[in-house]
Amino acid sequence: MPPKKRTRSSKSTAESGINDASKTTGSRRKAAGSVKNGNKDTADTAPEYSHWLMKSEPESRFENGIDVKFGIEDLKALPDQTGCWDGVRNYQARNFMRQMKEGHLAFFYHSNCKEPGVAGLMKVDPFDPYQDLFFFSLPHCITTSFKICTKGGPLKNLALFTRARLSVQPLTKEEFDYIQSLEDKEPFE
DNA sequence: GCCAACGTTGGC
DNA sequence: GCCAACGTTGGC
Repeated sequence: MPPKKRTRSSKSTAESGINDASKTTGSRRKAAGSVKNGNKDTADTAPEYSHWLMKSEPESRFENGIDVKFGIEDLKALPDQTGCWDGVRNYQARNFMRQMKEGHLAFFYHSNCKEPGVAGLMKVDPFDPYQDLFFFSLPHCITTSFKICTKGGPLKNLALFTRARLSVQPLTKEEFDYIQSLEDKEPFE
């Protein structure tokens, strides 16, 4: 689920996908915290991540009459190249977002599009208490987006492949470094 | 735009 | 707690 286009200056909390997951998808859905097994990975037991991969859709797609398009160019176009990341409904993805801290790095991943792949690198900005959301800024736009290889190698455990539908996922430092090293290389299979 | 794979819901 | 039905994702 991609973020909506919202700037830092907006104070609206009405659309927060993080807080209002039950609202955005109708009354049948329970709040995230009450989903069974939702708290399996508690802060006590789970490893602490500081690198992330965030999926978003760069091409227009309409969901209930709303265009969910939010590609890296859309983030670039916002004031200070900074925007919040809402619209995340999956409880596991939201739990990962809650583990994020200012200064963490996150790949901007283009999904459900012609050329899926890493399109840029974001920095996690301070949490906004007005919106109960983290913001993301774009310090580094990768020149050519690239695909992440799935076949074995250092990235074989990526949630991108093992849990394909998770829109916010953690990376180990090793995975992060490896993905970053791919930027300079040619596309590969 | 299709549709297989996956995640969630809720009745039992 | 199981699992069928349903909704969503995402590569093609």
